[in-house]
Amino acid sequence: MPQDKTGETRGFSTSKLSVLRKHPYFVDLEPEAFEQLCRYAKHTTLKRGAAIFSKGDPGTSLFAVISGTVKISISSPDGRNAILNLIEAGEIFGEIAVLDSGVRTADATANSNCELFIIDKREFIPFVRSQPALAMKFIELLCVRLRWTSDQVEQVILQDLPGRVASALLRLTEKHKPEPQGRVIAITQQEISEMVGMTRESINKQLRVWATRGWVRLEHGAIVVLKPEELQTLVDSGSENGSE
Amino acid sequence: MPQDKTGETRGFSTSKLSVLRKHPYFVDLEPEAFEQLCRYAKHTTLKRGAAIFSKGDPGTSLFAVISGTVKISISSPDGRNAILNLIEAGEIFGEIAVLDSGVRTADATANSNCELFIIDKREFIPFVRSQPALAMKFIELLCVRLRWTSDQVEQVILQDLPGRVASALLRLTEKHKPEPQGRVIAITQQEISEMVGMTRESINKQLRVWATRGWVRLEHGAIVVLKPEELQTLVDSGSENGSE
DNA sequence: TCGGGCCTGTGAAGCTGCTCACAGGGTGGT
DNA sequence: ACCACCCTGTGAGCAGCTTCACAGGCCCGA
Repeated sequence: MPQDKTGETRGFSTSKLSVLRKHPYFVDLEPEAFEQLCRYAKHTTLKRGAAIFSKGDPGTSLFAVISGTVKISISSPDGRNAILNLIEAGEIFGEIAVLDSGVRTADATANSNCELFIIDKREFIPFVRSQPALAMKFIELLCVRLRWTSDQVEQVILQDLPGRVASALLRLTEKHKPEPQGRVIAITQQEISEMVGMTRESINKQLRVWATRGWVRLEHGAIVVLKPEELQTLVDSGSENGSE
Repeated sequence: MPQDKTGETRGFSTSKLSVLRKHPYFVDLEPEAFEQLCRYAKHTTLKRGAAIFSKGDPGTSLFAVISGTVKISISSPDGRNAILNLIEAGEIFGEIAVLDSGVRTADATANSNCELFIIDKREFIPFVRSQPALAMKFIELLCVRLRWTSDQVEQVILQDLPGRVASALLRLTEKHKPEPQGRVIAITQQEISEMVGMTRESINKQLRVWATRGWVRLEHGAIVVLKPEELQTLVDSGSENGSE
């Protein structure tokens, strides 16, 4: 069977589809099943800052990121923001509300210009039921999410500022494939502060300390982790002060 | 078909099984499927404090609580503890490592004397694959867990002490069915402190303030929530001080 | 029925991280 | 090529929460 011939499904280019096709969630899905899934999909382009859905909305669609980054976040009435996750090309988001028919648990926003696939729940749910292998894939996806999220709870409850920032950076480097010579994370200090629940100013001061030690290098809108091992020891030592 | 005749499956009493049978995860499962599941199950009794599994263990079994409470927690090297969840009679736990073949993400401990069902992964996984309806149930279960956990992240990142304690109490009252005349939560202040990541002393002081206002009543090893609406307003108002 | 351990209650002192108030530099859009 | 706007960098003062140090009460097991 022609594995590469995902062909023209609604006119999407093969290259765009291949981003998804290569992803763990789909890589061992039957080619014809994948094709059918793509036939259900609609395509959109979004500008940075555009809202995709908001907390409390009914969940009518599942999304896949073709290019760009999507921010999953929550905001409190007094204006504080918490970033729960950053979804990158090849990843899926918005699955919870679709799978359990509840409302959205968070806001989704385009964190850069984005291309997305949108799959309607009414077409998707029957499809999952008809494809037990796909159901198992989504079970795996949910498990990944749970591990990510309970990691977050663990760090936020148990660690102090240095520990939280260190583990956030390490978690981010893990997502970006192991590039040699320092892992570059494209993220602002503001975003880090919203991921760990502390102020930008405090994050900045901590990062500067590490920069002078050569553990990280700070760039505009990015952080290069040079010594992940050192950060790891901070995380491992609980909140005992290994920082100052 | 005889719905109640779950009969003698390995000699378990019907009353014990019925705790599980009535639970949402199983209530609309085919009776014969449920029977088969029970045939796979082993039974155990544990004393308060007994370890069930530890973070990092390979996940070989799924558990169901027949009676008692199980604590899901994580501890840091410096002795601090974080409680992620309290599992009560009729609920399931330990599903993540079983479903995705990873290691345990947290420790499980008997928080009181407990009776448990244990289902071995090698028997369980093929069973899930053979029962698409059960797979969908587990997808729902994982979604519930995700909502619970990301709620926890949200509260811990966005709220200050009063807000965190309030939302923890509200989350706990939701689990205990809506009993009229105040919802009794069987939990110690120490446990609350480990759920929200603040010290017992601080929790105690906050609870006393609420007690004098008549929002809660404090008992030995329990808290009665008298005015959930008032606690809710605290949560809704972000961390703007509605407390003092 | 007694003792020990866990649970609650409370105050004083200290520190971590926040608030507020700036300044400079990169960058994208027009 | 300019000019916002966002991102980074930094210090002084303050607040909330922790730490530490107790005391008393309840409950369970020997």
